[in-house]
Amino acid sequence: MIYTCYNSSRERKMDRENNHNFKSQKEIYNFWQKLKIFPANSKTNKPKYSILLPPPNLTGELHLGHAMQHSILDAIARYKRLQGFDVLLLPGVDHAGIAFEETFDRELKKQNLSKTKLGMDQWLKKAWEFKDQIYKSVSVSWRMMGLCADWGREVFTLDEGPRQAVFHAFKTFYEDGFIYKGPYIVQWCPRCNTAIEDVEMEYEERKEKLYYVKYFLDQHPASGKSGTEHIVVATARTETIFADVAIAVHPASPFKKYVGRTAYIPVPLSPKGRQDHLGVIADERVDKNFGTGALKITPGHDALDYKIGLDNNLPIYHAVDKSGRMTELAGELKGLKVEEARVKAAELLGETYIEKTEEYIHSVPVCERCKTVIEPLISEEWFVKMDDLAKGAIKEIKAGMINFLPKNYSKILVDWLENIHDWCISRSLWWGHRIPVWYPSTSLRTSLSTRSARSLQQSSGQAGQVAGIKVSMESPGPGWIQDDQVLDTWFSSGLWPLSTLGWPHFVLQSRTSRGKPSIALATEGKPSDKKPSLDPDLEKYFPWDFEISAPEIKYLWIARMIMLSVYLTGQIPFKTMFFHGMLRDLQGRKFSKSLGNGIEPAYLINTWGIDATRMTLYSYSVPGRDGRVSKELFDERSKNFRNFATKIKNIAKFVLDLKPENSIQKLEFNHKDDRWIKLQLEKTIKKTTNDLEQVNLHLATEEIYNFVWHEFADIYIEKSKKRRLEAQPVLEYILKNILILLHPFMPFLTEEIYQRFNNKQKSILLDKWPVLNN
RNA sequence: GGGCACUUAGCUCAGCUGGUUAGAGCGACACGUUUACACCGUGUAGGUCGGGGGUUCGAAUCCCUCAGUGCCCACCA
Repeated sequence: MIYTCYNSSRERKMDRENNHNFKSQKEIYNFWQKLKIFPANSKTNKPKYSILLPPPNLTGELHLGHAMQHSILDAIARYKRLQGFDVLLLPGVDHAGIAFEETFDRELKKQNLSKTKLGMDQWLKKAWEFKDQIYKSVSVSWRMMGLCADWGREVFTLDEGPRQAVFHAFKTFYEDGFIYKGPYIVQWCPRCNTAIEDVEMEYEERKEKLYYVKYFLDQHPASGKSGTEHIVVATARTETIFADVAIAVHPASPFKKYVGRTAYIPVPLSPKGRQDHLGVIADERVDKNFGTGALKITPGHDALDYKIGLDNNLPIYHAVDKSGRMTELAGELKGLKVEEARVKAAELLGETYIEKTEEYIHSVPVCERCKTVIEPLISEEWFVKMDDLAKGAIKEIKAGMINFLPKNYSKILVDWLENIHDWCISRSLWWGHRIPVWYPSTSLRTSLSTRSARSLQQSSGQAGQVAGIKVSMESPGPGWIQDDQVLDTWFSSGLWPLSTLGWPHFVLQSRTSRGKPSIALATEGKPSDKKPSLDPDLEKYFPWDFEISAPEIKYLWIARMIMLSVYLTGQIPFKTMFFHGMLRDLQGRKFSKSLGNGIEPAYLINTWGIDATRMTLYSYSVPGRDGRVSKELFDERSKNFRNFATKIKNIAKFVLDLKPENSIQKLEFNHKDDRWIKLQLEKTIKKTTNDLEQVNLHLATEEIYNFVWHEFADIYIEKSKKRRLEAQPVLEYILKNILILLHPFMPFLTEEIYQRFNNKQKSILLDKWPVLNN
């Protein structure tokens, strides 16, 4: 029971009106569901319009960005339905590998549980339960937003359909020689305990110390008679000195004269570890302006060093392991964390070896998810060669096959594609698509050692098929062991436009099987031809007409979808690609849980109603432009649109409820006011339609708002009071058109009022978008 | 270092394929309870459209330049 305190009888009246005379949103949503107007119908001869919902990550409730994205998609879908298209708005969710594990592990910690305590089987069981729990809240939010999606075709990225698609794509790339496995330098997150990609990192400015370390030549420090000749190297990472394998100097550096001589590692090494002498080499890739123009080469912990090491056939050592702690190589520092070891190593060096120390501000790469400092190291991972895939995508984009909104994203994507690196697709996680590769023995599965980079490159670095392994969804037989890594989430997300339509050869399952990976329908995965088709029933929806995304995942997701689709099907995945802006706080920061600056969509919906909240979101949906918002600003705007909703209710009350008796008149536009409002309506229809076609929803909503409030209500209705009986048909005509124009944006309110026009229980969604004859 | 945006009323932002007195919401101020609506109406104040230069009959809109802000990419020993 809720007790409300009213300040006046008027407020009480208002409240009654809002809560009782108007149907609940749930009632209206169920009405739509009952009429079955959301599902697409591939059998009709209507033209199709397909919209793909970007699957939200299953990491928690939907945030404001999702709300905006989904409101935009829903408006487009409803608009196209009104225009008579057979609309497919396909929803789904993403398993979001790293992000999900991060969230789930935090949840487990609360219960004093962990991956190691549970073991893989138990962990996965609980993970699926957790997934269901999150999914429920997402599912409720979608309906609360009014999303008119085809729920019967909903897909989860770990469903059987995507599983088939992932396998087929992997197999195709493998057979075409694009997939290779090998130990390479990768960006490693010690906290997530997996390799990640460059695009999954961000940089943080840090103030650290830059040490100028002396590497003495020829004279072994242990002999006690260190000479004076030395090379000074500036480094911020003293702890990696244990894994140094050479000193490289720029050819123009004063240290050039020492090339060919031998330097010594200036810290005590573990006795059984490794040799302590270093070659001095020349290399142009060393920045002669940084520090002293000399660089210590640590191929195990730096990408540039790795390349230089490769070219000079240098060995690789690891001073830091995958958990971010020092290895045996570091002797007494073994087991220390990197930051501690850095200080300790500097102490070990002491004044003898440190010439000077400088304060130094630089950007440190951190994991986008958990903000842990990234440790570049060598790990055995799977990669996809990207050159050919990128070329295909570039060709389509340059030919203008995809309509990017705003259009400059076309160039941004091409620039990235033209400088693409190979894609590390393996992740050391449990939540995801297991890599469909099988080994006859465990020894083949793990083969990393401290062999030289070159020999590694030669043994397993070639793209193409590796002897002895099998690519298969299911075990090839007893004794075979599956690769223990999973695929990068974006590998399955990249296939989203295909897997959602049943590619490669697979009829989509009904929702009942959602949530559990089924095995029954798995085939050997051997399609007859190279370019397998989509589900014949659903094929007509491909390519998708409309896709939407936040700009921040343009490379991770959008570029991948284009590359994979073009290569695997020969077609672009979508015709229009819309990038909305990012909602930020007043300081321009992204919304995030850790900053606590988020605004809950549920709060806005509860306070101002879904229709008003949607209108507010449209006002911020300027293509590609960020919006700065705060709770106060959002409230302010939403309040305005809530008032707008009330205004429309009152207009409806005036036009329909207070209809004069004997008002059955013919619709005629004889009076000059009638002709004027008709003209204004036509202008509004024209502009709104145009704005919708350009996906300028902020303009479309503003256009209707002005017409409704400042032309229809303020002017026409006021004037009509003098000639009410005569004007009644025009009032009704204008109102009905307003409802249709507004329906894509304020679906609940417009449906509710529309119902009062007739008793036939026809949904407004089945009406027609107004078309101008001239 | 490379690229892309943005800078318009007190605040948040539209408008920008050049063309009537530059708009909205909120905020401020003054009136008003005239039965659709006070979650309202009527009206007022508030802008040399970041600075400078140019093209043009005409520039918030196109070009150049300077300054500031933000974002993306690369690098960061």
